[in-house]
Amino acid sequence: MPVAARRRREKAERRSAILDAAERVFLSKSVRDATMDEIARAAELSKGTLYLYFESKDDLFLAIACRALGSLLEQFEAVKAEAPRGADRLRRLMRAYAQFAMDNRERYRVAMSWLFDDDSAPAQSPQFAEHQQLLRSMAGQLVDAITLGQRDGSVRSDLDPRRLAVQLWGGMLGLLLLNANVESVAKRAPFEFDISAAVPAYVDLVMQAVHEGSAAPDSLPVPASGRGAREAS
Amino acid sequence: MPVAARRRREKAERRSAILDAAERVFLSKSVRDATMDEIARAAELSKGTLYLYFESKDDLFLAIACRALGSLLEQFEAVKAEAPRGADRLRRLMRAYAQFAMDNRERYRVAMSWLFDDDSAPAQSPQFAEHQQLLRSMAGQLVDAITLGQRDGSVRSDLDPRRLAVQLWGGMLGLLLLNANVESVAKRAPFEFDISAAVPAYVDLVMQAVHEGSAAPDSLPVPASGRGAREAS
Amino acid sequence: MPVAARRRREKAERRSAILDAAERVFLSKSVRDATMDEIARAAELSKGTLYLYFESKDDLFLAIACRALGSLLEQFEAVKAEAPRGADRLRRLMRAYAQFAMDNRERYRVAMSWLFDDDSAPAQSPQFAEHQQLLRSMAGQLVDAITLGQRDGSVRSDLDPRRLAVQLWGGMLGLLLLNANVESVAKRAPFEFDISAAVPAYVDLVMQAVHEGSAAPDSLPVPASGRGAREAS
Amino acid sequence: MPVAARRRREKAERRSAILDAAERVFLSKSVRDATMDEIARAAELSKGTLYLYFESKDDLFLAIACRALGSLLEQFEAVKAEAPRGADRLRRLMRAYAQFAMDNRERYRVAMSWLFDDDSAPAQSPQFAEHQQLLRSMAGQLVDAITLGQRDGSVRSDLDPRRLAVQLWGGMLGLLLLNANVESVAKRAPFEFDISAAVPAYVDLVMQAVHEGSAAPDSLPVPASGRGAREAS
DNA sequence: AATGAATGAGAGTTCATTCAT
DNA sequence: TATGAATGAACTCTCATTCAT
Repeated sequence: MPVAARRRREKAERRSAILDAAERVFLSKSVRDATMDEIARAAELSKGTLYLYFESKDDLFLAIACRALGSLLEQFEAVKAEAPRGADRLRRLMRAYAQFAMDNRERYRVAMSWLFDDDSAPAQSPQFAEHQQLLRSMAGQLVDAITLGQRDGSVRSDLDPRRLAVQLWGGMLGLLLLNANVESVAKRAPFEFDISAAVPAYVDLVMQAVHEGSAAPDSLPVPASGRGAREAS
Repeated sequence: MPVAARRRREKAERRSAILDAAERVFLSKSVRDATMDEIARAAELSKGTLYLYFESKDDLFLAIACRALGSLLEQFEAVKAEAPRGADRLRRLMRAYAQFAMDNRERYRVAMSWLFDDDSAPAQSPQFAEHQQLLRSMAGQLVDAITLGQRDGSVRSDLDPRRLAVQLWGGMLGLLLLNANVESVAKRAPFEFDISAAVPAYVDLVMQAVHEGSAAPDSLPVPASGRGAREAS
Repeated sequence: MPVAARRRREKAERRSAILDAAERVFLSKSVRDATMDEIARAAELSKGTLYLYFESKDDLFLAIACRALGSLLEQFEAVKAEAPRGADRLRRLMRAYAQFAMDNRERYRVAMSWLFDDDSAPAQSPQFAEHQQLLRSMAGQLVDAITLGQRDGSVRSDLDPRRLAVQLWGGMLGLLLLNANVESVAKRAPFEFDISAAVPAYVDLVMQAVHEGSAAPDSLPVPASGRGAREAS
Repeated sequence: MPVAARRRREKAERRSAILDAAERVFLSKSVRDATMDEIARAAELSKGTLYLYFESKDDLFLAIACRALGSLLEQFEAVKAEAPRGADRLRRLMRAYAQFAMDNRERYRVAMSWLFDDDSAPAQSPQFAEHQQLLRSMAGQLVDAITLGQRDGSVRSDLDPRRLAVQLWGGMLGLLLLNANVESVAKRAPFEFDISAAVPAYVDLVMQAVHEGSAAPDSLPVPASGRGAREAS
């Protein structure tokens, strides 16, 4: 029945179009300030129609975050396939993450602002579960890369993988949020230069501290020598 | 004219009392969710009176952030006085910053949420300027410590001080935001362990990469030579 | 043309199925709270299809009320056939009415809520006329029974039949509404006992006052003379 | 402090004015259809102001009902003081009730429609408690009058006072609701004459059945003679 | 005949801000 | 100086109805 198929396709397309429009609106204002009216206007639809596709503003918002995380996760998977060596894979993951966040500033901002929003979303809905799963997958990738690196000798073995993953991700997060909100930030903390330029350098900076031997860049594992004691929890 | 003096003093006291009350309210809920009504109630004043002391909710909020930054800056000054050596001072600044953010989770959350809030603040008002100045001072402290370290040989000289300062601050910011919003974050990205424990370890991690003797990654592999020991706290 | 006949029959069946579904929905919530979406879902049809069979929500509702009244009227007709004597018939009509309302609490609630709903129904449509006709028939039955009773000496002749019919019906209506809405009522006016038990007793009470031999109160004191006995059910 | 007194008085007056306006609006539409916008317009106030005086639409609505019941209860008290004899007092109470409901049709309609409204009001609020208390008081008055009448021989002693009270009140309720909604009702059940005329006659009708001796009007207590067995529960 | 996506007016409620006293 | 009543624009979300397919 090609009619049903077309309907389904059109529905998916419209859903996607609404997400695009919502992103466009979120782009220019904070998520809290974006109104369903504006989103409807941006999507050239009536407000009621929005609620045909998304249960609530939160749901719509969550869908945006999921879409973004999903596409980021795809890049992570690609990196995983390409980079067998731990430290190398870890660096590439960080770069992919950074690149994504810089190429999709608004999307990233929206996805992350969600993290810090206390009220919203009563935590029940397929969307919410999907979102959680995506975040978990991404964290898992980092942890796996670190563990791998510790096994193949390219990552310092005195660090706890999960804690290190949090440190790496958290650190990136800060810079990427600054980048994603650069207009707001610049008004308040007038930096003299481009944050985006600092991000890749930051990846190098922290990766260096992570390498086994710690002085050795990607390719130069160095015999361990008691540096790490101070990292013990 | 002692009457005028008393008046001035009383005015300052009341202003301060309002800030205390507002802070109490802001800390218990997101800034957006706090209402002027609640603040007035907490301050045991009428809503109208609030506007005698502060131009707007934003202005009030900004004053709180300024007060917090001011007290952080004092600690920075203390560190500056105590630690003459660059890398050491830098590490201490980072630690002081982290400690402050962890001791004042809510305050930090509030002060930083401001950074990412787009629409608020028409960017005009003495408060705004003060806030900017405070942030600039803090950034200046970091840059100074880095420059000092580069001069005294304790910090890698291949890094641009301002860019490095952004990297260090941005990285901290991410982790500290996670820590400040840990309840919300935990709901969405269920971490298996305590973020707060990761923060001091993170300072060590990045400081290690900053020390003179560390290579610029990718481009400048450098023979390992027990750099980390120098930094033992 | 048997095709046309089948079509007609199918149409009637579907219409009836929709009414069943709608009734199910109306019974579980107030008429105002029932939505066309719910009814469509209950009928396993699309919302649009509903409008193929009924002009509007009001029309659909009216059809339900008509069906209920129709079935009540059938019972009235049966009573009429069985009970030749006026007072007896009148009592039986009242009992049949009360019994119907108590056996079909929700249906009765729905049918009567209509009476008090101001805005609905533009008063045009075959449904509306049918509904009016049904009510008129029922009222006619009461009036007829009274008139009959006055002729055969079983009902006081000093009362105007139409006015009395209104009094009897109105009185019943109040108790039956209380019974039909007992959950809501109990919340607000916590009665200490079962309204449903009061209904049959009420019929006896008023019938007693209606019998020939009862005086017109205030103006016509009449010697007592065991009237009530006659009515023993 | 006369300022505070004036403020209090003005506040009460405005509150009352809002109630008046709301009543006016409820008068022309059902409670459910009346909007806060309309009420605000009718009160010549902004919508927000309404919420300064009433927590919610329900609260406003409840306040109207309370005001009406309160004034009705006052009349009940007056009757109580004047009429010492049971049957007489009972009749007067019924008349006062009927008179009130007919003089204040809208008020009565609003107060009673509340009774049958399932959702509204989460049952917590001083208003709700007050409303319950008022209803209880009124019911108590009826029961007291009946009990008194049974003691002084003016009311049949074979009837349970509480059940009888429900019967009397429920019966009145029906007629008075018809009267209060006469416009809507007339459209649907075209009565040939004025319901309001039927109400006093109805009071007489049921009072007659209630009298001890049952044939005797107000003043003619008659020795009991086993009629009532059938009323035993 | 049947669908179901789309509509759009409007519901109740909130809240930063103003201003007469 | 301090008040608190008043504002009104916004907010999210609902739902009877229509109409192209």
